[in-house]
Amino acid sequence: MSVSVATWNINSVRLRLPIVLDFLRQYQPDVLMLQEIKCTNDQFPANAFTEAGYPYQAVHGQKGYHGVAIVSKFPLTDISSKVFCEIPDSRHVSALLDFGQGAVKFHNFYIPAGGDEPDPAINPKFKHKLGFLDELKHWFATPDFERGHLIAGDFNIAPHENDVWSHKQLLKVVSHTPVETEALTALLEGGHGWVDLVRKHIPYDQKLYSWWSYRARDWNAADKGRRLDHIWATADIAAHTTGAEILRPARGWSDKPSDHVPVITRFA
DNA sequence: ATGACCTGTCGCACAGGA
Repeated sequence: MSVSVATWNINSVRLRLPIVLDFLRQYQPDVLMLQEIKCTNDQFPANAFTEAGYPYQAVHGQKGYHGVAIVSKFPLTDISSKVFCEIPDSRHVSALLDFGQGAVKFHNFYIPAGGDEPDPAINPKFKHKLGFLDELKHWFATPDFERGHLIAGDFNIAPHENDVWSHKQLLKVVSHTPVETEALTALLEGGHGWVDLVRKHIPYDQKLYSWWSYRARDWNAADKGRRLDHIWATADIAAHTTGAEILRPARGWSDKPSDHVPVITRFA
């Protein structure tokens, strides 16, 4: 049996429903985690996903902004979401997925972007981002996270110098400042430890991006990307991966693409 | 200059994204 898991910041699931359905038809992931669905639970296009073969859904939306969802070919149980920093944005949803050979807890995160100014003293959005990471660090250190978890989503941090187009030019740009990259690396390596499933298969000496700004005249030619979207797992789960892929061509799908592309991992 | 955009909202400008 082989299983694949994908994550994609879709930047409005209603606007981009046609390309999401194209992606599901073409790549057939068993689980897809979406961020920035930008709709309430009632507005989520549940029937379209059911008809596409994804009847099991965990949706945690809100009006206008943010919002996360998991759609799956396999039944989801124990669906819940957690509030971070006492700010009730829809930035997390989790569900237990039983493949018949053991259950895996899936977590879908939309970590705060952090605004423009990388200084928590003057920018409450950046303070929120650092606080969110700090709460994650404590949560992930609890005994439950020793094994059996997979986390994915838009982490809004490109941790390694080859996760951005220019390490030097982005050192003061939110998403690649040392305080952020060090916090994310501490999260990866701290607690019980996580495995970055994409970097397990695509080495750190290769430039790798999952997001390109809408502002560039030609995103492909300029290629000023960042790897903001991630899939991590506990060691017991990570041991079963067979490959990982970032779907760069999706940045050019349709005349209204998301600024993020899908990230996919495959398991034996 | 990264570089001048994209989304949803009780819209006709704004917040939030990154």
